[in-house]
Amino acid sequence: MSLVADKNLSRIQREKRSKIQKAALEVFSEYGLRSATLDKIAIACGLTKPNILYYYSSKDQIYFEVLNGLLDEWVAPLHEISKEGEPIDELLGYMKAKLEMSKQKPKESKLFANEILHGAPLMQNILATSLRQTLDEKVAVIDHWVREGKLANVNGHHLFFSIWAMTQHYADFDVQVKAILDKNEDELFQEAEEYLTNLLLRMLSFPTELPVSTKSS
Amino acid sequence: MSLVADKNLSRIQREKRSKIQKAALEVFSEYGLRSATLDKIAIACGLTKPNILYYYSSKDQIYFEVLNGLLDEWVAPLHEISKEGEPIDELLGYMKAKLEMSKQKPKESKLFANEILHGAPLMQNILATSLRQTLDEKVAVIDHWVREGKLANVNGHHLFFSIWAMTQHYADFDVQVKAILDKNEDELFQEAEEYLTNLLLRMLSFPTELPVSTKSS
DNA sequence: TAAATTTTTGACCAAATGGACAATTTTTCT
DNA sequence: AGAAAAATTGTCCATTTGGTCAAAAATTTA
Repeated sequence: MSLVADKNLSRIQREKRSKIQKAALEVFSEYGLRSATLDKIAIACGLTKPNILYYYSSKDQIYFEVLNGLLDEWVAPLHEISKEGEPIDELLGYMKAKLEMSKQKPKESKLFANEILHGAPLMQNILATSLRQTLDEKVAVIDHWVREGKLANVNGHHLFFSIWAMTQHYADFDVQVKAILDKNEDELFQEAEEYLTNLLLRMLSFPTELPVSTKSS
Repeated sequence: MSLVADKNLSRIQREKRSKIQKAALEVFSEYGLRSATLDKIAIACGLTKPNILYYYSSKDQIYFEVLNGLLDEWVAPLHEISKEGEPIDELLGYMKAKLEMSKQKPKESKLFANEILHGAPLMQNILATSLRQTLDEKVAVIDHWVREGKLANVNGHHLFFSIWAMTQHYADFDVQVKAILDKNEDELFQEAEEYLTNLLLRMLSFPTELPVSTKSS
């Protein structure tokens, strides 16, 4: 496969390809695969359309490369969850990492969201194999923690679904969130983190271990 | 406005418009506004393209009508939350209603998700006015419940965000969910309801009121 | 520096698609 | 039934857009 062969590429090739991918991420995340046009990408990266096609054989190619180039980065936080760590810390850490990604990389989040929303034609395979396997491993860790009494009984798969959903919501549906809340981004994500931390703490702790619930001011 | 004037329409007009809207929902939810074509809609409803344009002046028109036609229905469960009810029951009921909508109306969910994901060009206004106002009212109710000590202290806005995110996730990202879990739809939503019920109970109750946490089997 | 190689671009093409429109068919009304 | 109105369709058009290609420009190599 030459897809990841960044070797044997001249400086100029690496630069241009990188430029194109950056621009493509902008355009694809805003418009989706179909509505994005090569002209838009061309303008966004300051190249001409045929020039782009000199580096990538087709629009679909570019889309595929962008998506794949981001995949590993996207799943990375999942690997950080360590069986050896303190269960609640590990899961809180995971949530915070995902939330931070929503804040720092909303375009990437939207790109994935759009892909999955429309049936994930290019990722279904990876979802059902690689992601699934990784997730199953982590769910096994959670089950283990639960069995050891270190964690309240919780459905691991749905726990991950809910963490994904809640954290990505702030990126994917930012328009809605911002239409409802006037906060600036820092405030917003600060609030979100507090809310989600509290949520996970309550979800994962045994009631007796919970800090006394905050009385309203 | 003639948009909602279902009056003065002949039987044939009502039927055809309804057919078109149904087909349009299918196609738009699968492809999004731009990738959906009039030809696809035409095939899906068994009419010819010019015939469709006899009933709606443009593709955008159809999209707008479909989206608007669903809006009220989509927000409806929010109005059901009653200040007079038992706080936790009310919020659990809301979550269940939203989850049921994800199960019964995944296409509608995807249509909205796609719209918001791409900046909600047609809804931003409604989001920032109508939805925001309704939501603020309900958040006020929650604040009231919290003040009265009927509910654990919780950020109302983020509570709604998280309910939306978690319930809609099962519709919008169904491809991913199904790639990871083999359950059939009934099982899946049953699990989801149990998980989310537990989550909300823990989130909204005072620790001392929580049922003793289920020990693992 | 001259040849070879790589990169860039202007011009062009074919397919897809939203939409117009006049003619035809069907339905409704008198 | 016959006229009027409504509904339907075949044909056509203009624009958009992904992609081609040969020629030109720039870069690298010998």
